[in-house]
Amino acid sequence: MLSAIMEDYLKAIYSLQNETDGRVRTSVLAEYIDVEQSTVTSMMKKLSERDFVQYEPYKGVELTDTGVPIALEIIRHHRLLERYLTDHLEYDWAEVHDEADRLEHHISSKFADRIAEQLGQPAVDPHGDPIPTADLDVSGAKDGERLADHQVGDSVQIVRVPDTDPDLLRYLSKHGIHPGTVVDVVEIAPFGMVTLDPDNGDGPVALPEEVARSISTQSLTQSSH
Amino acid sequence: MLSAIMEDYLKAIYSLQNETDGRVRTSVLAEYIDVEQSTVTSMMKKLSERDFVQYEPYKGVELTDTGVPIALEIIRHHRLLERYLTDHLEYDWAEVHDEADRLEHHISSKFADRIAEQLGQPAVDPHGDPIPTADLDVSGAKDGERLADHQVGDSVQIVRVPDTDPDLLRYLSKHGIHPGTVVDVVEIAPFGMVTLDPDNGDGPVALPEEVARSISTQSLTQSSH
DNA sequence: GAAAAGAATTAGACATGGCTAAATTTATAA
DNA sequence: TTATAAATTTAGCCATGTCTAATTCTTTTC
Repeated sequence: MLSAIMEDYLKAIYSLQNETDGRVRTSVLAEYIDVEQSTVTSMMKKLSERDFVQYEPYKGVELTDTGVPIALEIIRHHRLLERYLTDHLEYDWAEVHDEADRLEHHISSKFADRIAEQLGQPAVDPHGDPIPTADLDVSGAKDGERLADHQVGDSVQIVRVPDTDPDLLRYLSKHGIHPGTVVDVVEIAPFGMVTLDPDNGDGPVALPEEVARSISTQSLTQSSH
Repeated sequence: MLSAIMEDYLKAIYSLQNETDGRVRTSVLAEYIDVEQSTVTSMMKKLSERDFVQYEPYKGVELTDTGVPIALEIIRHHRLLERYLTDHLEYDWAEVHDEADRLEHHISSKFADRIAEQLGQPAVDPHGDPIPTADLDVSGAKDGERLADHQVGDSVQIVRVPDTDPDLLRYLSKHGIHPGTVVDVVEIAPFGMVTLDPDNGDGPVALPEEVARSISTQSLTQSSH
């Protein structure tokens, strides 16, 4: 029906669309998937011919109503697999991404539904990313504030961390930071460094501001902006 | 490293080599994989260039010492997945083959080892086919007598059934025949029909001789030949 | 608002894994 | 043993997904 590569493009467009709100530009997609822009252009032609995307030359691309559920299905597969690998097969959360990225294209919906059942229909994956339901509902996926948005003194709960950088994940894990961890923001240095104090007694953790911007949080005190 | 398609060729050569003992002919491989002979020829050139097979034009092909472990690894993946799908994800044994046939190329060795651990290092898959160990040992894989070799009156235990025909598997399952089932051979009709009486009280089951030849057995009485 | 810079597309090439049709080698039979 | 049949390989084409280089839009900037 659809090649694994085409599925990857649809998944990428979906993610970028949700980040940037609106049409996704060729250059952004090329960077994200790590191919040349010309490769993206020719793929967009194929995908729009088959009505998975609405593509306007020089203007960018967005998913059609046909494309969205396909992207969501792949994302569901990916996140269920990540959950399964950590919970049932004793994988470390830093190593699940690559395995899931391959398998997501090859498991059947039945396989996905069965592991969802085994896991008790989990709502999020090990990095805190919401798992679309079997009927591809993602209404619970509000993506609010970021760690970088807070002030010194705020107490916040970690909600999501990015899943693609194993080194970062190992670092966070070593310092006891996971979705659910409550941390105090103890310092925000002017040169772009945020220091946290997790409530697990492991001592303070410093993060570059760029990383702090990629971590989603939930305020526990009122001073967030 | 090696494409899923190339892996399929190596797996096919391994299986055919074990059935026919010796070089595998182009035509046989083409039939097995379901491509044209010319396609096989060109693939054999590529595989022999990379030293996975020893290929002699017009004479056939066989796996090299480099090719064998790759084939065994894929077979290990396939059979572990089949076992996993039936035992842990409630698949019917008639539907595991296709899912395993896709996934076998995409799971890592780590994934395979983890599910093997979960399953308690099983020796055979749901159809009775032996699962190579993690160090690719298949010494337990003696393939002895077939159901078609027996005489009326023999009592035999089913050891392996072919895994590729879902209809046959559903039929056997419906009549309570699995690896391990003990059956009496009650009739061998001259027009090629074998009738069995399983020890589960479900009444007699008739099988075409061709099917009976594809089922491996273990004698419980002495009259087999 | 014209020129320069930046983005995006087109043109043309390559590798993979298929196919059909033609040529060649091997096997079989008269 | 020679002609015919069968099996196999070669030649040449196609689709997919990628690349580089050249061209054509768009957007800035002066």
